[in-house]
This record gives sequence, C-alpha cells and structure tokens, in this order.
Amino acid sequence: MNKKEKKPEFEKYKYSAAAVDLVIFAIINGELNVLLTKMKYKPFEGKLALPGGRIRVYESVDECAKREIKEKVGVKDIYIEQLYSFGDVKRDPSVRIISVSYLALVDNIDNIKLETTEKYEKIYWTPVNKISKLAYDHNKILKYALFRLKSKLIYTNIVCNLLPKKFSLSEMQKVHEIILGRKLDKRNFRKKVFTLDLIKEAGREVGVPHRPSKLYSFKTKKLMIIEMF
Amino acid sequence: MNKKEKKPEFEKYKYSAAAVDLVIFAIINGELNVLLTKMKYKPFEGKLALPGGRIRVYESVDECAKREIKEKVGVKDIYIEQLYSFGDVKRDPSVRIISVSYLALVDNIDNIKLETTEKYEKIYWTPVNKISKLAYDHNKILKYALFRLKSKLIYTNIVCNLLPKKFSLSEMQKVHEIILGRKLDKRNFRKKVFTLDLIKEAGREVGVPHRPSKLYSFKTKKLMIIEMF
DNA sequence: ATACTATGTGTATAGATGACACTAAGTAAT
DNA sequence: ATTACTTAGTGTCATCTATACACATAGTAT
Repeated sequence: MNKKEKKPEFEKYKYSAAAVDLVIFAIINGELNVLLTKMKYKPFEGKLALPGGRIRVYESVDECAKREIKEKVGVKDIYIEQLYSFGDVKRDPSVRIISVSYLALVDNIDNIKLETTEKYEKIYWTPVNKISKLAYDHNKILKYALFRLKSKLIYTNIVCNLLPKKFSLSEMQKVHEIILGRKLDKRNFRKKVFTLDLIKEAGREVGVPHRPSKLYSFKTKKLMIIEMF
Repeated sequence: MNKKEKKPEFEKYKYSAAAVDLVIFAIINGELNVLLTKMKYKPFEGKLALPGGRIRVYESVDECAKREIKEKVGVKDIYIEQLYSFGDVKRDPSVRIISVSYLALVDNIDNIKLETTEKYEKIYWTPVNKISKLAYDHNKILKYALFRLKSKLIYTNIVCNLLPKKFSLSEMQKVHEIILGRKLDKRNFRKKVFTLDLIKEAGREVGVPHRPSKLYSFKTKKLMIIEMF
C-alpha cells in the first residue's frame, strides 16, 4: 500500500527474520480443503495466501503456530506439525523473511469460527484441487504439506485428526481416498485397519435408510508410527 | 566473554533471528563421526557444540548451510538436507535465535581440511556414541539427525554420500550396520541391493590378502526414494 | 602344498499385499 | 407384507516380500 512495502527493506537488516506459515486442512463435503486468506496489501494485494505471521521474540516457533491458529480459526488443541523452513532470499519481495511452515488438521468444521485480521481481507476454506496461483512461495509449501500428509496417512494414525470422535469405517476409508486421490479396496482397507489395532468399537449408526454401520473411535490420538525399522 | 553475551538481548528485538546448525557426518575408522566445535565464548565457553552461524540477509537458508560447510570443512558439493527448525525461546540463553538444522554427509575424509573460525577454539570429528552433553539444544538436534539418517538409509539411496566412488558390497553393508547399529545378513543385504538396481559393477579390488571383492559404483548420486506410494 | 581370510552364492518359510463378488441389515414405497 | 433400494460387511487365493540359515571360492602368505 505505502512505499515502505514496495521497496525491499533488505538493507535495513544485517540478518534475517522468521515467520510461520500454516497449511490448515479439513475435510469438507467430501473434499480436502485448505484455509486461505486474501491479502489486503501490496505486493500481493488481492492475491490468495496461506495464513501466517511473524514469530515474536517471547514465543517459541510452535507457540507461534498455535497462536496463529487460535487467532485465525479460534480453536486450540488441534493437531500441528512442523513441515519445513523455506528460506529463499526473495520469497517475500518486500522483506527478508524465513518461513517455518506448519501442517494443521481440523477434525470438525463446526467448532471453527474464522476470524480475519488486519492484514487479510478475508479468510476461507478452499478445496485443494481448485487452488491455482498463490502468493509468495505458498504453492510450494502447500505441495509439500500435501506430500507430508499423504506419507503420514500411510505409516501413522494421523487420520484420527481429520475424523470425528466416532466414525464408521466407510467414513475413514473415504478420508483416505480423498487425501490419496485414489479408490481403495474395502475389504483390504478393513483388514489393514484391524491388524493395526488402533481403533475400538463405539456403538452403531442410527436413522439411516440402509444397514447401519458400526461406529469406531481411536484408542489414542497420540501420533503412532506404524512399523518402521 | 563480555557482558553483552551474558545478559539476554531479548529486549532489543521485537522479532526473532535465524541461524543454521550443521550435523556433518562421516564414517571414520568404522564409526559414525560428527563434526563438533569447542566454543570460545560464554555462555558455553569450553563446551562442545555443532558448528553453525547466523543466516545473512543476502543468502538463502540452503546457501547459508553450504557456506558454513565450505568455511568449516573446505568442501562444497557434499550432500546436504534440511532437517528441522528448533525454536524454543531460551534455546540460546543470550539471544533469541531460531535454528534451522541441516544434515550433511562427507564421503571422503581426505578431502577435508578442518578450519576453525573466530568463534570456535577448535573443530574436530567425534564418534557419535562418545558424545555426551552438548551446548544449546544440540543433543536434540543430533538425535533428530541420526533418526533422519537411519530412516533415509532404509528408503533412499542416501548411503551413496558416505561411500567412496568405488566400493565393495561389504563396505556398503558395513556403513549400513554402523548407522543402524545392528548386524545385517550378508545374503539378504546383497539380494536387496541388487533388486533396487542402484549400483553398477566397477572393477575388482587388488592386492588384498584374500579373495578380491568386486567393486561397484552408484548409477546416480541423485536422491532416490525407494518405493513409497 | 597348506593355512588363512574375506568374498560370494540359494532355498525354504512366513507374512504382507492385492485382486476379486456376494450376502446382510436396515428404510421407503407399494 | 412384499419388494425395491442402499450401504455395510465378509473370505480366499495368488503373488510378492522379508527373513533365517551354511558352505564353496579366490586370492595372499608361509
């Protein structure tokens, strides 16, 4: 908007500062969605970007990620995980900022009240496969977050952070299919899930116009790594 | 040494700065070694630490890691990989610094000429399992680097960065055993290596007082990810 | 010729993975 | 009550992968 943001400030600092960028995923209407913001100011006025903000001197990097999430989606205690630090000199054309990116997962959209901040015009969920060009290097960050989510889906119990407390195996399989982008075999999926021994029965579905499914819940939401080494 | 380094400087900055810390591994005398420095100044005077330094405003984070390696071990074009960013507020008691950690692998100790810098009293290789308490949170960083190295040993061709151009399968197996910390079966190891199809024959050993081994070299040193998804 | 030393090789078993089709248990409509 | 409809739930067989395990081979040194 003003000159300060147009002209690089590189010369003003000898060293570089750090910020956090968030890739917050949720499953909405059978699609993987990510939280995006519309930028208010130059150099990316009107462009879409991942939410994020500078790391303050009195907070750890993890705390910063949690605070940003609290500010933007109004919840705490959701799953977060650091991804990677992106540090190209010109990734932000106006100031030298190193971005520590985080993956976050929201299991229940209804608990979320999106809050915009001064910096952003608005903030909203967008289906991942309808996203085109984002501001900064945020396409790269998003791509990496997706890669990480897919990987962890396979060798951890991370999916528990995208499911409600009680869920059917069909729902669980659906989430896997959405994220991996391919159909899975129902019988093999169930076989696998049961041998992993991560879930327990939790009643039955009611009031559906077909055979009701058994419901399950995770024994623990703690991140479990499934057989490596 | 002086007061400036004793008293936290947190108040001087609103935001936080960033540095790179390096976990540089090499196989020496049948042991996994890591490059450590002895600190010259307070608050860790005389203590051992990973080498590292502040990220300058005109260099990317990767470039910083490469520059630091060039300065400390005098080689470029060795394998590096970003690990994780450690960002506790008090990880450095004197200033608020976020550390982006890197893993680096040295395949040939003979090319290395260790250079100390103003900041360090000296710099030297230390066997990983003889390391006790390091300065800062560097034990945590080292532990994470080891974890990453072990993981990638299993599902990538990363070992090529710890072997000379030509090597025998016994040497290769030895490196795996050193890093994983357990014996491997010779026949199964070879079977696996051949099915992965990453190496090609490169002559024979000469002048050894026993049956000479075939030598091999990697078809490519590019990082290959072995069957995920 | 013999001793020594590290290299190089095959098979059998158990477990994991992947392909594949029908019955079961409910509701809704007649 | 019967029928249509919809999603849940289940087993087997073939293939591939992982692991355990022992002896002959090709050199040098004496």
